[in-house]
Amino acid sequence: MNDKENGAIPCEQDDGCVISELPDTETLYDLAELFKVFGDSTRIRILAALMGKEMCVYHLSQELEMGQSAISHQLRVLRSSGLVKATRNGKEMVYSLDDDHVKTIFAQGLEHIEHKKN
Amino acid sequence: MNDKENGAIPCEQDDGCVISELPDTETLYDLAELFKVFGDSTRIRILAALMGKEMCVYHLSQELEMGQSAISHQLRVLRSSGLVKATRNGKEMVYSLDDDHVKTIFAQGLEHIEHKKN
DNA sequence: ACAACATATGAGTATATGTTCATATGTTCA
DNA sequence: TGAACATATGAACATATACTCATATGTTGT
Repeated sequence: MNDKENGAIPCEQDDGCVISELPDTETLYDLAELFKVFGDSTRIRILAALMGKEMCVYHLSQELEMGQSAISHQLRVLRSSGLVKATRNGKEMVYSLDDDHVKTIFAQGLEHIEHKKN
Repeated sequence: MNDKENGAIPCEQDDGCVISELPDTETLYDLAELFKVFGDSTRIRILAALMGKEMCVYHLSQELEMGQSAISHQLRVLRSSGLVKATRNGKEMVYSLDDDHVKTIFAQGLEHIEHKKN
């Protein structure tokens, strides 16, 4: 029972398998890194707020009832992950979603939650 | 500039919007909690391993080259999130994915990463 | 250039979290 | 029942991380 089958891991599911090939370890680390960004309530709330409209830092900190600095710090994380982009409008920095996948990932997460409630 | 528009936040996107209605704050906390589970490399690797086949704890710890205890601890997290289920087979506990959303969320994350590489 | 405003950033701190070690629980077979 | 195996669990420790405070950077209008 000590056979070590490392290396390529074939996906054995034929139908309904969304992933044709299982990702290598390095990619999995990147994936974890990405989901870690989604895994914070402040950042999730920022993303949700930006889902409806683009917003500046000040309005975000108002809507989430948090300090400007905290929001700014988290926006930096979101930005460096490519989930959010910023454009300057005078003194303001206007943030908006930078990837349609954000919405899809969001939706799937919600479906999971709803699914588990029943 | 001190108007506080709390409460329901309508989604203003008409087309291509996967989320018909923006979730309330409580749901957003649940969402963050869910993604937090995905946001760890060990757990992601476990999920990836289970994507091809169901596996027992021992084999998982071999494939990930980690201690049995660490794997077991993380399996508990995955289990309590409803991402993974376990059935007993003799002395072994056999783990498998408990939700198709896992694959979809995975796939979306991968697409985001691929998209950002270009 | 200066004042007022908006955002970004670094240091410090408190908390959360993942791994290890030791041990408990549970199962099989003789 | 007892030994061997497989997994689960609790405590302890080290690391990661989110917020706050103070301050720097950047922009606009006078």
